[in-house]
Amino acid sequence: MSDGIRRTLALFPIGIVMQLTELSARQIRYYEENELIHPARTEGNRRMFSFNDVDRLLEIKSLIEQGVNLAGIKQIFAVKTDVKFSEKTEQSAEVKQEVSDAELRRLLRKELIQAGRFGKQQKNGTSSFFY
DNA sequence: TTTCTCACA
DNA sequence: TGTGAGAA
Repeated sequence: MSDGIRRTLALFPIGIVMQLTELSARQIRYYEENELIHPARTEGNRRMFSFNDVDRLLEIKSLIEQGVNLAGIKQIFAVKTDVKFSEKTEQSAEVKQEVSDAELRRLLRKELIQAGRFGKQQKNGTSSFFY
């Protein structure tokens, strides 16, 4: 069994995810509405999250804490998947692994600043978020 | 008991 | 985002 499938297997219900991410059920569902995550559903319409989903939620939580709004996070994820895709098609698997990590951080930081222009939610002059 | 959807004194 | 209602 590959790691890929292991990570996409929907395993835990929202209750577990709440503890793992320290997010409220309301928030988790809200993020789903905004297509930040796509948990699977059981026959009873219960959400089932995979490790990937939890991972994403943790990233979302982190970004939210830094003052990025949903639109901004959406963009960041969009760029992220874009980068992964181009690397996969234009570079060797090895280079992908190395560049992926370092380069991703730069792009992420860059996008973070860009996202800040879209969705700042702080009203006081604090801007610690840029560093 | 837990989670789902919907709606708002 | 929180919260309560009513259903599954």
